[in-house]
Amino acid sequence: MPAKRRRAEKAAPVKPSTPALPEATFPKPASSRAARAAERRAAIIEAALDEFIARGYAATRLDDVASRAGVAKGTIYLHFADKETLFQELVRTALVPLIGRLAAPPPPGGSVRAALENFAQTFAREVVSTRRGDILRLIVAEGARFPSVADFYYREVVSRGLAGMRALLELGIKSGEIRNQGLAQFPQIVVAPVIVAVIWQGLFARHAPLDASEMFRVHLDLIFGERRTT
Amino acid sequence: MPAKRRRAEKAAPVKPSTPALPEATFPKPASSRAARAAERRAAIIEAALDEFIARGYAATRLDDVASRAGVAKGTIYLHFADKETLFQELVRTALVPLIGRLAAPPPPGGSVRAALENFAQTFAREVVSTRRGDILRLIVAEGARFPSVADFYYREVVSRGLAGMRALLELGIKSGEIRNQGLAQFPQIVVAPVIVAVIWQGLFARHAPLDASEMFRVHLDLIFGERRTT
DNA sequence: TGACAATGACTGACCAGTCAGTCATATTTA
DNA sequence: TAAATATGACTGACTGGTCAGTCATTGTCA
Repeated sequence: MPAKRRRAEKAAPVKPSTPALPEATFPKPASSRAARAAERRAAIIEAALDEFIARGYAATRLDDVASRAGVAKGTIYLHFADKETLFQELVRTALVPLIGRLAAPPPPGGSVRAALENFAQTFAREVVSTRRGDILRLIVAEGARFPSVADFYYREVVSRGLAGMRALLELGIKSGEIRNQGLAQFPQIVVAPVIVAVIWQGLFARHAPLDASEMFRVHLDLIFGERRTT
Repeated sequence: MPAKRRRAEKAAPVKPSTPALPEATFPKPASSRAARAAERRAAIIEAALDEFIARGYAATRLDDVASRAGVAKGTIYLHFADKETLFQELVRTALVPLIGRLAAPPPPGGSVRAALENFAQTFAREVVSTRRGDILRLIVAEGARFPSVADFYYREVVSRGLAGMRALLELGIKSGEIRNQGLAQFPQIVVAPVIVAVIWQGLFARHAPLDASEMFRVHLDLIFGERRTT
């Protein structure tokens, strides 16, 4: 028996997320060189993200990334020093929009519960079961092996997000909306069901679908006291 | 620049968990052949677990597993069909003791809170920051790529654990200890901080140590109402 | 036309899986 | 019981496919 292929699916298609960029059809009118270079870089990152999510870091082949991005392998090396750098920059890039949001919305004046409810539903809609959830899973899966990625994620996302959450919780405690004094010390508790929902989606959704939105609601009931009709 | 080594650490030591089995020094008096074979199989699984935890599935070399187990590579193939089978059987083996525990302790008669407190502290002590936590992280990291592993874990651990937790919660609701009716529908909420603690330990412990035990306590206060001195 | 971007064939390290041969142990025979 | 023979667990050098990274060549702008 000849050597078996090295991974379960040799090159299973991997759902394409972006339909190969419409303008890839006639690449001429794309503005300047610099602009086209940026486009290619973006295409590579996009393709690499899909592959890394589907196969994990070690099992991802740059040949596949290249062909998915519609680019030759050498081109990848014009934009990134090596596979590891590509991975790191990709995570950074993927997190930038998320980081923007984190600093943004302090409670506008409404109740803390309303703010958290908004937060939870936004998560249920835009993270669990979406590309953003995939990215989170990717970081959880590979973070331990890429300290720089874990560092970055902690610094730019986790610590900021938790700080914001803590501020919100302290507000709720001060105003009397939240009973439990200790909660401000562990904002992780508030976020935990979100993390679990994301992981569940990745591992067990096929066995037992989880209504994340409803779970978040129950959890908020736990934090703020009895149910109320939203 | 010559080809870079394929992974960050070529063969970084990886802390040995078992001190190379004392009897490996003079292998003679080991009982029967069958017994020695079983020992070797166990040694391979042990070594493979360490390597898979440290490097992930794809980046683990069976050569390393073999030398860590004190065995030739071919020997691995006498016990396991291939790398993937080794991985799957290893996860199964690692989970067996955990599965045993799950069925075991229904509330003896004490309060539901006491049962959950016991559960939480047991977890804080024996899972977060231990080999068991590593295994959980391994499953989270690789599960998506190994449906059979995710299936097994769901069937044998998750669904049973959650069922037990649900029963406990229903007991608490019936007795009045737990206010929130919806909790029984989402036992995941109760377990969520445990999962988060395990992941945190793997990714961020060096940046910001997390007092899992205390976090669990706060969370239980949330579920049962105000604090009480344990 | 000159400079820069892109290509993809190529290299060499790497590693899963194989297999002919060894030897400790078990079994049979004298 | 002791020698002779059979067994099969174990070994590790080897094979062949794989893939990160390179670079001479080709294409394309300004």
